Amino acid sequence: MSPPDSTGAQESGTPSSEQRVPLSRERVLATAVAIADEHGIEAVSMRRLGHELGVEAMSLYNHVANKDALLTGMVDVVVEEMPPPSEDPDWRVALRTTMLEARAVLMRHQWAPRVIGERSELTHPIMLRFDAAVGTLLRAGFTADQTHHALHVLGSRILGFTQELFNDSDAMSDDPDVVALMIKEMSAAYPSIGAMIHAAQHDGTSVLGDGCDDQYEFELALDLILNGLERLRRGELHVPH
Amino acid sequence: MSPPDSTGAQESGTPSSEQRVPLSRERVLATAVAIADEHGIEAVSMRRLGHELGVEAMSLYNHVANKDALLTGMVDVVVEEMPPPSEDPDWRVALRTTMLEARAVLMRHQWAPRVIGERSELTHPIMLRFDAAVGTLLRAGFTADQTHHALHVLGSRILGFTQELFNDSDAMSDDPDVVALMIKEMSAAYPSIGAMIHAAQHDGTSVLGDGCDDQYEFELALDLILNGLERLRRGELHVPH
DNA sequence: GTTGTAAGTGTACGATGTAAGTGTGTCAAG
DNA sequence: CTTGACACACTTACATCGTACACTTACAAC
Repeated sequence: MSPPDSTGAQESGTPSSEQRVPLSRERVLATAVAIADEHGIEAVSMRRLGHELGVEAMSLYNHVANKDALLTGMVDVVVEEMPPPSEDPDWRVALRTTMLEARAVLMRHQWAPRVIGERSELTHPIMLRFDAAVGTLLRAGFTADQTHHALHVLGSRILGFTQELFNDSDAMSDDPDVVALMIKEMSAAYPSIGAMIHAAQHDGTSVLGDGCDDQYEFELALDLILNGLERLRRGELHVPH
Repeated sequence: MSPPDSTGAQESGTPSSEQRVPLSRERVLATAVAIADEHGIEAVSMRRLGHELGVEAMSLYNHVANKDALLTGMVDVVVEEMPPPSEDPDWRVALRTTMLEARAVLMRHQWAPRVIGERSELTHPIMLRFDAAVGTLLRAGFTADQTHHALHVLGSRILGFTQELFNDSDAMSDDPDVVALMIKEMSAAYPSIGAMIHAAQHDGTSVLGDGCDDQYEFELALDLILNGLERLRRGELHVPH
């Protein structure tokens, strides 16, 4: 048919028969994020995304397995925009600044919390941030159990927004060998999380040993908050920084 | 063509030409909730819902404006399953039991938190529960501002799960007359929330006067939690109940 | 009866994600 | 240079979704 007229919809307005910028996973994800930022996440359809890239919808599947993978990838792009976790020696300052910096990034991508929440896929970049938080807590002297509780209380705040995470069952296997292997793999990728689990395993009194009891965690977080509110009422709540 | 064979897909297995149970908003919502409970929220399509009711998809639109209204209605069904808010004289006990009872209901409808979260529509049944919480806090001696903060800290926990609510702008008008009218209407439907706003308006130092600063609220909640975690670490955290 | 209204049906349209098959451009091996 | 392979874009097609619109039917009021 007609020559590469199909490049007409390219986003760069450069004039003539410039060879098209090649598609790539990065370019696909970045464009998807841009669309979501500007027009909301529901505007991100495969066809529209393709159009924005000067390409047919189906071409995207050469770089992204399917729409789900696209969304996961978009979330990772956002998470990796966040500055690395603070290493302030004061654990409260460290967590506080990390979370506020995460939040600042999310303010530029308001769709992200919803997407993360709808499909609790714990990707590598996300796990890295949780691992950093666990490390901070352990180093601050929290026990493994306390660290685990803290994780639940903080929830997705660690990523800069507020939502229950881990809500679906942990799919914990019963086979101790399988568990041991999982812990080993986990420890390799996420040393602090590994340390937390390891410590909990060797403490007979640990709650963590039996997987986690969501109900218990919810109540603990609730009581912690109610306690804090009581202190707020009495004017006793004082904060660092 | 053939006689009312179309009633064959009815859910009641009663044999012969029994006249069909008439459709109704209640029956539609209840069936939708049942489908979501059993097969997940994504299984709730208009066609499937119709099929389950022995009816064509389009018939549903006689009882529900559109799919969005269907989802909102489903959430309300769930919220109204929750027992009425506790009136325990101890505010902490009151809020605690209310929220735990709410959570117990949500455990039967795991799709509900996501649906509520995706589309922060504050329907009447939901507002009633917030109003009850505000009443509890005001009666306990919280100032209007403190109550407002507490609302943000608790967030959707009041409905039994954890998530930031009110995230999109409050669409606060600048016209004082419009504001006054809105407050009046609000007060009529939700007396405690009205009282909170009223009190805040007549206190020059109130933060609430200028609409709410989400960033400030996030930080306050964060500090409250970090404070609580520090007490957890020191073993100082003791809870009521 | 007639007639008005409420509720269920049937068909159709546009949007979506994506499976499957068809070019086509680039590049290394012969 | 030719040739084959492979990566990548295109085209077509389908199932599923929400829902607009036009119709039929059932029944109550007159």
